[in-house]
Amino acid sequence: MASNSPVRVRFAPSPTGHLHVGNVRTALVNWLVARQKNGTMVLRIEDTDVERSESRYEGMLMEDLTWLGLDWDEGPDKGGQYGPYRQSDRLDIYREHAERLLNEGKAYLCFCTEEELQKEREAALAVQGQAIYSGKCRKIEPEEAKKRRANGEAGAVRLKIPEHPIRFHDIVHGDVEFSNEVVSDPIIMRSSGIPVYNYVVVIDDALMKITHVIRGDDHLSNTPKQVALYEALGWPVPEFAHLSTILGSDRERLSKRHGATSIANFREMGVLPEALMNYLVLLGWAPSGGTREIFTPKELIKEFALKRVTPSPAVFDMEKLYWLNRHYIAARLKSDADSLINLTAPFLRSSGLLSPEVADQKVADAKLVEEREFAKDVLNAFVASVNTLEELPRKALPILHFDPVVALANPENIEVMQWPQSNAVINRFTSKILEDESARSAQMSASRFNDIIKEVNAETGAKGKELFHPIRIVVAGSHSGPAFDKLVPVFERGSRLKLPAHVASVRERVEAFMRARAK
RNA sequence: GGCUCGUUCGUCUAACGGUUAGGACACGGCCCUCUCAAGGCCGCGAUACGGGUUCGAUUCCCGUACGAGCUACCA
Repeated sequence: MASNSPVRVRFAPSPTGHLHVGNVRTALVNWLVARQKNGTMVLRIEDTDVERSESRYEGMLMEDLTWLGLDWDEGPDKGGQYGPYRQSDRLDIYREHAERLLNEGKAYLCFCTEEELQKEREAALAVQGQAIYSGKCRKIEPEEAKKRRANGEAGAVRLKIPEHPIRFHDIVHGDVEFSNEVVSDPIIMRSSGIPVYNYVVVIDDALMKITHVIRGDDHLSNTPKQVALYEALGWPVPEFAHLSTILGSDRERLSKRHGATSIANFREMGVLPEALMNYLVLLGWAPSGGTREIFTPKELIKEFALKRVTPSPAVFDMEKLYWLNRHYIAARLKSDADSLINLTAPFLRSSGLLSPEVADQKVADAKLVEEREFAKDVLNAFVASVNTLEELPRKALPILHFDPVVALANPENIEVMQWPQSNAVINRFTSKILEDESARSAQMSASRFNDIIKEVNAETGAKGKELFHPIRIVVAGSHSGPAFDKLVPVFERGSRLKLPAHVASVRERVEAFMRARAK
């Protein structure tokens, strides 16, 4: 393969549903190679399996790719000079090349019936332990075969496998060799006239001038047939790279029963695309040195090396994905809070912590601007304890919407309330809040709140947890949770907003607590 | 059954044939801290097994075991 010709890679999914992590990793690796080498990424839709393919899935799959941050240069939606990019639109091309192989004597017509083949297979299996086709129809004279076909006899087209071992180079596996003894003449066109997968990939990859075929290693065993096809067609054989399988924690091929496996699942959970991309690339690849783990997409394009991809299968580890996701959530909050708020909004909205009308886009409406600020406050207070954005309401709600009656009945809290200074602390604290002017209008600042705590400390002598825990129970219903300077803005802004699920202000919390205690 | 591929801490992985076998997640401990997280520091923990080749194998070769894929007129 000429190494200085421009790199062209392709991702060729079947439109049968949302993209799966395994497929997406293949797409990602192709994309990284394309972008790194300044090459071309082709998206081809393998929809010859009409039973399972649906055109609506095609859109879903493109959405999934786009969400992850991948793009392509040629494809059904973009066009390109090597189209069409849907296999269902290329049937004539496949037929044409099959005829050519027939005419050149590289392929032959096979009139064996299913039953005959079945019987033969069993016999061959019994004798030599291998189910290979006898090559019986190879002996039929081409002229006669054509005549039989013209007379309406249905025949499949078989490729002649050469009499020498088939070797090819694989970038991740090295040199691979298959004895020709074990690959029997494969059918490339069914008697129905529908081409077979192993044939169409070759035609498409060759005609689309694909230089590097990067795909899952479930195709490794099919590769010798394909190499034979390239040779029969007289076309250059591309570079191959077969990526290992992704397994579940039980070391079985990752599937739906392992939980979240489709891109849509991760998106719905609130996993950030950059986290998933980073995680996926780490499955089977590490940079030289092996100590760096965090890579932005840009860095990946620069650093990634196909040669360094491991051939062994990798177990998918959700915990590590969570770790990366936590990292990227925190990073986005710092660098691009706006976009993080957009991603978080749906989760808060579904728990009533944002109004339904809060759009993801920039809004001029003052109320909506405030709501976005509120979302940011919530993020600030709770990101540290969250693996995914989906968990945010689950973590925040127990504090934002606690019931003081329940809180007072909690054994752990009862214990805190029995500490010698708790009563004094609570009495001083609650009366100070009730007297405070800013608290009356839910405008209390975090620093004012902290000042009050200092005053309580000065007046009661309580400090540390004797001081903080009782106050926590009053305003948050629990002796643990985020720092007050992060919590107070959430309470105050939240209460001013009149959200579907009302968030009580500091003052409202104190009042509710006193009512509950009075009972 | 046959063929092909694969095998380093629980998991992801690093290591020109010479390292106290490194890093990360998870786990445990300590620090920070009003608490829970986060963060920082420390720790636990691996070359599947058996033979070669070599002065010296995680690394090269051969077997065994285990796992996976393919073995279709499926993709």
